[in-house]
Amino acid sequence: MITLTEENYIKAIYHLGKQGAKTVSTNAIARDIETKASSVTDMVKKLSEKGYAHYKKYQGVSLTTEGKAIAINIVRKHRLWEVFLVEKLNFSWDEIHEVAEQLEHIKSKKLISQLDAFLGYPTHDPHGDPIPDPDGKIKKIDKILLSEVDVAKPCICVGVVDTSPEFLKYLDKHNIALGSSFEVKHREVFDNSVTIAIDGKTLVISSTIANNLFVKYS
Amino acid sequence: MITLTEENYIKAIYHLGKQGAKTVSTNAIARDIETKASSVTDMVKKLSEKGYAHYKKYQGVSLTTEGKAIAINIVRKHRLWEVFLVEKLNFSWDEIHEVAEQLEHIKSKKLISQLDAFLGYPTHDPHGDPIPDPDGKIKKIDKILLSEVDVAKPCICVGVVDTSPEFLKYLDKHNIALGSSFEVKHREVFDNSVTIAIDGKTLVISSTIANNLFVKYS
DNA sequence: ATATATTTTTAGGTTAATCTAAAAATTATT
DNA sequence: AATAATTTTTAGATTAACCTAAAAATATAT
Repeated sequence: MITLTEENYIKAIYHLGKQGAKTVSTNAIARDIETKASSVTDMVKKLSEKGYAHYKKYQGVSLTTEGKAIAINIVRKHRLWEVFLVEKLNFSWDEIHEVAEQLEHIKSKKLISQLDAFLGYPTHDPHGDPIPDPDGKIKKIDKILLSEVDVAKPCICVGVVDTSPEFLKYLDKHNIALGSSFEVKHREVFDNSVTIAIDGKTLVISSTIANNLFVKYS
Repeated sequence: MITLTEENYIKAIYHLGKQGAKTVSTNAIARDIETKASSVTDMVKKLSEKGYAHYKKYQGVSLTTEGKAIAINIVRKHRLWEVFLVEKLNFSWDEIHEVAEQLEHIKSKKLISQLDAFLGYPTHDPHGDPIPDPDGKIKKIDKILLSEVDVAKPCICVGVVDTSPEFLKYLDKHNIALGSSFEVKHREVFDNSVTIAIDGKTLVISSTIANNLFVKYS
């Protein structure tokens, strides 16, 4: 049996592992999970003994095949619940994270397969992130950061990097949602801000924001 | 903050408390929760310190107003999730209990109020038990055990006592569900079994079964 | 009402997950 | 390459929830 805490560590290692190097540091996990490095060392030893992680002292951690499968399954559950909350229970995309964090730990294979069917087998969550299939396959979509798109090419918003309520509320305020179409009119070389045309209006977007918005050309 | 374990003890005290005396014994809780009496003593002290229970050594436990409110809220969540599982995810009534046991601990006021609305404000769960309203009010329905109904008076099945998969599967097998109409044709004085007419057929039901089925006259 | 049985509590330990503080290893700097 | 800074690990405690075994209180039976 796998505990809730173990699941949370596995999830953290998974997420940290795919944004960079192939081995995750103790401190990075501690920061992510809001715990102390010494606690991480303990848990990481345990995960290693249980066969969920590869670990050698001072060498960082990575997930085994089994550990990765567990992580992906948690991600699948998390994202399916997020779709449920938005589509069926009228949550807005900035409210779903903490509830999904709880729901993702519910253990029932049937629950998830039925939920998936009930939602019509969605492929992406409300932030544009892909939902792993029951076998753990994740469909990658080609998406680029808004900070990198070419000027004058029309594009569509397909995802976000940061999913904090603050950022998502900013997007809501400016009527930017998944599927919104716009076009970059100008990129300011000095600060990397971009001016976009959306809904007939123009809007200046800071590089910070532009680095957190995924788009694809339409 | 209230822990998952505390919630489970509060729930047990609540359920045991309403089927009998006004004070619940340590052993009864231990039996219900599948733990040792000494563990119960520890936890019950803690619940008392936290203001959720009344407790005096050797005198049994009961819930405070606050404790009872917590218990009723868990019951509300449990039963709403059961409705969701049956109505939306096509679970059968013998499969829902263990999943609802997990879902009932999810903490989010909005989640439950939205779920309630999404389900159309149901008043009863799939076993016929009433769903407490958001303020903790529970509507009592008049129901009698099948073992006590008068012969020759038509009635409708409105609930079950035992909710174990074994019992519910027995009912499914004989086509007895909530809302089924039937009539007691005969009661055998020797063993208290009853012969009922249902769907045009007659069926002999043991007193054990009859003691676990709630009906009302129609 | 006294002895016996049962229930409940206490005392003392265990395990999982955390922590602080100090030691060890690694990485960075001069 | 030696020293300084940082990261990681170890050692030793703490807390919540559990356990066993023995003691204390209550309930039952003769």
